Amino acid sequence: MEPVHPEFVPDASLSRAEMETLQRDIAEQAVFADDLPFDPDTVCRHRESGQQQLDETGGGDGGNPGEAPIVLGVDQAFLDDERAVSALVAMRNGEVIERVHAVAPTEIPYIPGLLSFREGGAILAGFRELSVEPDIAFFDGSGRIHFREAGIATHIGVMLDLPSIGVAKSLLCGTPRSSTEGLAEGERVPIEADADVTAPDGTVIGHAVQSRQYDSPNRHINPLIVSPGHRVSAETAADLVLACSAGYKLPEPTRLADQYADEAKKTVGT
DNA sequence: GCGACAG
DNA sequence: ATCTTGTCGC
Repeated sequence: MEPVHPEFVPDASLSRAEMETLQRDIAEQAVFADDLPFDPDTVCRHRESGQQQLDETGGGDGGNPGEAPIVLGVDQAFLDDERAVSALVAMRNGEVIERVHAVAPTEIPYIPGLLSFREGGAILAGFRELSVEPDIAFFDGSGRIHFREAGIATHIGVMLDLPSIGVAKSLLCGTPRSSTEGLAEGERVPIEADADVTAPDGTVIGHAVQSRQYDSPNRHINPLIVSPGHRVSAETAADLVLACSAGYKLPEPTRLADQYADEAKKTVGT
């Protein structure tokens, strides 16, 4: 698929100030409320068994009528300091229906807050290779949990006008409403905007989500940090990540994209 | 100047 | 993200 908003294509040649201005413009266009082309409850409830569900009706307006929604996992790996590989894995009803990958220059180093300008090129190249129409995409990193409410999931989601969610392993900014330690599997803690975020203080910009947890004493797993990218609410984003989890910390689309990115990295060679 | 910071 | 074997604890 191609960008619906070419003016938001991440341009690594912009100055830092211009990048930040672009992010504010993107955040203005972002929709942090549910506007999905499918019913969130129809996304396959994965579950440890790895067993799939039979699809019933599965669709709202717009998307893939009569079938369960297509959930896309997107993740990047690096061949070296100047080339990124983006891997995209599309799933429906818990099964992979397409996998594509693409390589593109990174152009700029990693700078907290500007991740989409480093990895965006590879991601866009990956989307050009994709033939199916995803209903929603999971990105590695933040969405609204970002200084200017425009993390990589929001940036790419708005540019493509594709519902999106950010799935990160650690917190970029914002403040958990309560302790995120000792959560049981399935539990979540709201992450609120603070002085570091453009949203009004106290705005719920995402959640710490315990997608997996050991049942015993010493030894625990840290929660995922989930935030809305575009056209999804913070609550539904967390619901969908849990629905797509299958016994691992990362939701299946993300876990498989992660795995595929490493595989592609070795295949592409140097 | 110091701190803090997705991947 | 990436460099990497064993190892501690489910």
